[in-house]
Amino acid sequence: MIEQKLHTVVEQAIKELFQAENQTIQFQKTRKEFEGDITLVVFPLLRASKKSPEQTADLIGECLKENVALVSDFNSVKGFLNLTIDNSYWLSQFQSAYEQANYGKVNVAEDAPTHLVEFSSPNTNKPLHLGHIRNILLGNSVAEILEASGKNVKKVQIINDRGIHICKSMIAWLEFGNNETPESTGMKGDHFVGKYYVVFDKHYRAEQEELVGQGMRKEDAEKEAPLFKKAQDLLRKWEAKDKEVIALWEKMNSWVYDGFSHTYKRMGVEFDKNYYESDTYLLGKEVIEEGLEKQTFHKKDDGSVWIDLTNEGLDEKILLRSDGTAVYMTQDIGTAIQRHDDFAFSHMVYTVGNEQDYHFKVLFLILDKLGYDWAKNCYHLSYGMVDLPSGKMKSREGTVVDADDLMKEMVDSAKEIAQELGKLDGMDTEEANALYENIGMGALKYFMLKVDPKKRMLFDPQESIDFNGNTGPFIQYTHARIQTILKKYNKEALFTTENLELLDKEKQIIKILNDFPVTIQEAASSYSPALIANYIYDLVKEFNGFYQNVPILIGEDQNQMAFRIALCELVGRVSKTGMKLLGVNVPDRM
RNA sequence: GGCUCCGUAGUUCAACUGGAUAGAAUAUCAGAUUUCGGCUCUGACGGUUGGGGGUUCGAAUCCCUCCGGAGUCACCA
Repeated sequence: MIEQKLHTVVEQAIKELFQAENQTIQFQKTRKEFEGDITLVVFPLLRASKKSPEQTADLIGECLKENVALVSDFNSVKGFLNLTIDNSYWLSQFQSAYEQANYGKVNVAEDAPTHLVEFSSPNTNKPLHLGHIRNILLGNSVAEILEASGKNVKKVQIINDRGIHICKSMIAWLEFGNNETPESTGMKGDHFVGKYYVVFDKHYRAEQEELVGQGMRKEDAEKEAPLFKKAQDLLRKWEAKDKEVIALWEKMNSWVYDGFSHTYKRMGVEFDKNYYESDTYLLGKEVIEEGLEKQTFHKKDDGSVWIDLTNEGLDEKILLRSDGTAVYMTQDIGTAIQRHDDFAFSHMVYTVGNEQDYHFKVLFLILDKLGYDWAKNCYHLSYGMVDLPSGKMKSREGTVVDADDLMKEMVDSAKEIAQELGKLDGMDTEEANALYENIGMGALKYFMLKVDPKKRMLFDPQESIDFNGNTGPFIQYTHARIQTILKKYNKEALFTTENLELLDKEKQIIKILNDFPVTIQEAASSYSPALIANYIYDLVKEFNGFYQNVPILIGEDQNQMAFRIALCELVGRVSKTGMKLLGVNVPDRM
């Protein structure tokens, strides 16, 4: 807002002073150690001004101070023109923000474009793990942020419910399961099925070793092991729609979904639509025909279909096997088109790990070549692996951290810490448990989301739940303290900005509050919850400095007190909406 | 080997996408409360931004090169 205003004013000033137009006018926030609020970088203007940086800055500054009421002062340091914006501006900004119920968010209009966000997309043969947690939290948060930025958002996932992996669990259950069920064992459904996947692996490897012991080559043993053949046989029967096999498949998948739904619920995640690979794995074949007609694709002698991307610096990619069956890419093309038919989206986001960077590059390129204009609006929200202090997760070494276990661990330690601090006297058990849940999950979510999605990260459970530092609980605590102040004041904060003295700390807070709407938009356009997380942290950190040094509920001046209360309230509200965008609840008491 | 991504205080992360003396947290040390939750706040210490070269008024950011790490290159998903 103010930058736009200043932009035109500076443009005029340059025209008058140096008779130049179309100059690059670059603003940035004034760094803390300098006097001022907004800074104009004058280096790009030197060619036009034909003067030294200092002279150029001074000339423009003088001109602005004289002609623009909002610019109350200026100073220049080595080519940086620091402008001080009048307090009345900041106060009016604050007041209008304070009066908005959903400050920072943009309401979703009827005709707002639809953004599809895909995330989670699990396999149904094992429970979710730490990697899924990052995926789910990211996807869900990006969806929330997009919505807050005014987009119509639909959350979807594709469930990988068919294929050799689930057949392995099935065969293991048939052979070694003795008809036990999640109910009979008291196990969570996804863990139950995952157990049989491990059982399969164990016996399968034993069989391989035996065959190798009999003198078979290792590669052959992998294919010849009876269990493996049985699993393959099951897959063939599934594809032939064998009734018994389908029934078993449905039963085991339903156990898994049961388990997943608990995990999702605890994470606070829901989907608008689930896609199932068993429905979509044949999609995309017709499109291949189209592509062949358009000569986007070509057929080799053996009947397989390929696309040549060497002109784009990529390689050749197969789209249909010689036996006419589809590959992963084919499916993804078909599913994307299906989704566009379903939702008529303008944008689509795929939350998938960065090991598939190449795959999505190719997918989007193919969709573009096939002439789908929405292809350029598809985005691969690519994220890095999550490491642990103990090292890398490896399924083979059994160091995979289970999602449910981790969440429980987080909530348990939240409970432990909270009880140790003993500030919850008089809180009933139900409320206390809800609180531990919010703290534990908040710690986990905040820590995972504060890191740039693209980067590989290290998750340290201990550090994440620390009540100090850049953590979820620290922000929650600040919010809770604000609520007690508001409760003590216990009336509407009515204030006027006239003759209101504004402390430097207060102005700093207002400036940060003022950035909230922009930050949401930036987070949306760059698909980065980390921007929101770091923003909230900056805000509460600044607020804590104010809280520590400025008495809020003490003083003669009622108007000033009301203003400070209002300031507290808005900081509370902004941190609450901001944390909500990360999927984190902030309690009123902790 | 080809391609892609990454390398920033001891450690975990920032840096408004090319701008000022590279910032926080943590750890360590030293301080602060007649106050609204000390689960707080204020300092100090800590850096040749992996090395070298280049472009630019200006580089953690762009280009080249080397070193180190990760991913990916299946008629797997």
